[in-house]
Amino acid sequence: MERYFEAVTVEDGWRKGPWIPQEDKLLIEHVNLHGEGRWNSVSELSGLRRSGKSCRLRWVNYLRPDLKKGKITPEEENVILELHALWGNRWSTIARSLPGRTDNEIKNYWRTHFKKSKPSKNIEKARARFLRQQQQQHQAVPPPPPPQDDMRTIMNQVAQITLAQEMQQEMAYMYPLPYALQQQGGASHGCVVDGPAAAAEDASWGSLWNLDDVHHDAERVCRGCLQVQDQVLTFY
DNA sequence: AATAGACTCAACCGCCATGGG
DNA sequence: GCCCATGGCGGTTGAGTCTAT
Repeated sequence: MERYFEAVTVEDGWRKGPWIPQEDKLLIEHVNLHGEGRWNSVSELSGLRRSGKSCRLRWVNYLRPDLKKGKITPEEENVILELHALWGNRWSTIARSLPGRTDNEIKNYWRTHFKKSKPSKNIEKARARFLRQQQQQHQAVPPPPPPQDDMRTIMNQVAQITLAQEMQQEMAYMYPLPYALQQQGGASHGCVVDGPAAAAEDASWGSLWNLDDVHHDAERVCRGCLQVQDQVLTFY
């Protein structure tokens, strides 16, 4: 407990570092009284010696009553993977699709579990291209809000196909020999890498790549690709 | 039991967008 | 139109905890 009081007070008078329970209490009381927002007035009204930014962050990431505590579930992980494939590092947007989870939490989770190696430039480019195409085709439609579930699924699957094609090229470049063997060995279906059906476990590029898995899943994945292409054609 | 490395997560920083004067 | 205050967001850091050796 002593350690808590080591939180530094910087020159301009704001406390920094870990929050102590009394500070949390003050902030909660303030929000209950005045509501969220106007964070810079928290210090005047509550006597809390924290900056508005610090107060907002503490509330949003830790004190909000509707926060969901505990580990990210596999279902939530799937959503994170899907939405990250679609939107990239727009954590707050992703967080809106996961009630009770914060952007910080999702960001940390992603970093811990999937960021061991960065997605390649090619993959980023593929996603950007996909988004551009979507915008061109639906100019009247505003840029991707958190979409309806079915629309989201389809758009994500389109993205997965695009990514899969891009990743296929990249794999051929990075691992020419195993890739060629794999092509000969059974993935003669015309599509190789992960697809929508495998989005959850495979969209975590880089570190989670496993050539054995690629080979093993090829058939399942290709079926998925065909199904999705049908869906997309129907949709458009 | 000790230790090093990996992992987790709260918190801070800097940048950007927005709105009001 | 410009400036400033404020809020929001994404990136990063660092201390604490866990796990493997």
